[in-house]
Amino acid sequence: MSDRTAAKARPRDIARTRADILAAAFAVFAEKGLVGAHVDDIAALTRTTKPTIYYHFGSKEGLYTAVLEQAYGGIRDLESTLDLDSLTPRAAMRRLVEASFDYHAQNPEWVRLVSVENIHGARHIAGLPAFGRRNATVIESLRALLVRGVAAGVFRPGVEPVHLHWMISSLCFYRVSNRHTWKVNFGLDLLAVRQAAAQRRMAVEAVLRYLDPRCEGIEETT
Amino acid sequence: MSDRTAAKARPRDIARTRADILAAAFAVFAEKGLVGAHVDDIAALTRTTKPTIYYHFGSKEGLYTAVLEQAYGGIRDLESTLDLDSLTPRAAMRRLVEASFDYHAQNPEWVRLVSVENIHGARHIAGLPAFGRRNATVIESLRALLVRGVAAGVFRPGVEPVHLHWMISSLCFYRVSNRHTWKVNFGLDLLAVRQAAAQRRMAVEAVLRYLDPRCEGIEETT
DNA sequence: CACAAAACTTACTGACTGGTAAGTAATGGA
DNA sequence: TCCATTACTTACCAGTCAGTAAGTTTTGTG
Repeated sequence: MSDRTAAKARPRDIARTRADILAAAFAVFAEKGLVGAHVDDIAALTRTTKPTIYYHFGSKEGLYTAVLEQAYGGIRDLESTLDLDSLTPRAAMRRLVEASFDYHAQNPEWVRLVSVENIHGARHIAGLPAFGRRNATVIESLRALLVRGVAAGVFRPGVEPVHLHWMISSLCFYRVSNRHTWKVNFGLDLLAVRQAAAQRRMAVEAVLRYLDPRCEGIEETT
Repeated sequence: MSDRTAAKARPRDIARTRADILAAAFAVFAEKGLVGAHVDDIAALTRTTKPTIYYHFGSKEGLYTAVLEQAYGGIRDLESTLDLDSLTPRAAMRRLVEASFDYHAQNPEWVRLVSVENIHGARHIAGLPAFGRRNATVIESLRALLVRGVAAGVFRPGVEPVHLHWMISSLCFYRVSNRHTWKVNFGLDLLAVRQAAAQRRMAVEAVLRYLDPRCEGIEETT
């Protein structure tokens, strides 16, 4: 038993402490929101104490901002793992939608955090250096995929990548962010496995149909 | 000048007082959230004082719940004004999507309020008597419309009304609820008129294409 | 008009909570 | 091994904010 949990072996591990605090803060901020979350609650979930949090993150908002920055890392990395270039355009699009759908479904805390940040006008992530540009790479790979599909004749031309991303994100985000009011209003748990499977198929189908050149002209008819 | 604004004429008008408080509370809760909003802030926007708020609504959460109940009245009434039966199924569907789209776009405070309520697990609207059933009428008129379209051969069969409603709501809600993080992440103001027009068209088109029987079988191909 | 109930106001309070002062323990470099 | 710096703790405070006690004005009713 040379190295154990390293909890007692290394009582002062700054990376561990910060990660510990961030994990607790992530959970509490996602559950209670920025104002509803109390620093004492976060500290209680931590191996350390409140002043240590202030020592590392300066303020409650500083901690919240750090949580956001880390949380956004997840989806940013998502798209790079998909290897879309090795697939046909339609298969790649399907994988992209499914991956986005699954990520949202599996990370409801992240979805909640983004909702919270929107309530606050996105003022915290706005200050993060080059935050916007980093996220915009998703749009570029979508654009490449669209171009490839148009060239292959399986996607219609003229679709804005950023608008398609909006459409996909809508279908992935809303069902997670609004599942509680949906449960009350329609008695339907959008995250239940049965619903999820149907909605996943719907999302893929809606996107593929929207892009399909063979459906052209449909919207004109009465 | 027999009856003026009735503000000075009738210093104690209970309906007026309640409406006054509800309007102020709606604005503050939508802007700051349940915890971030302070009863003192709400009272300051009112012709009356804080204890009067407690007199009428009992507690902060009571006030918040009353605001939610009133706010949900808007969309509930929406669908009844559309007169979908007088239109062809496709035209009716288009009008339904456009009306929902416009309602969300024109009522961002309502969208924020629903987001807030979701952060809190929809626990406040859950207690409202028969709240869920009242909202479910939207699903029924969607079902009727789908049946009519299938009979006319312009919609494919087998589409669940509640799932279609989810799809429409997603496209209408997300762009309003998440516009701030989108602005930061993609430099795009989803509510700007230029974007809005394109997205409105997209939403309609996506729904109509999803329902169109002529696109059948597309999702199977690679 | 009388008077009880309803609709308010002024003036508080007490718990909570973000933040800190002041001091202690570990760490790493000379 | 000394010591400056970093990492952390205990004990505390001051402002905030939901909620109220106690009293005043209005209103509807007999």
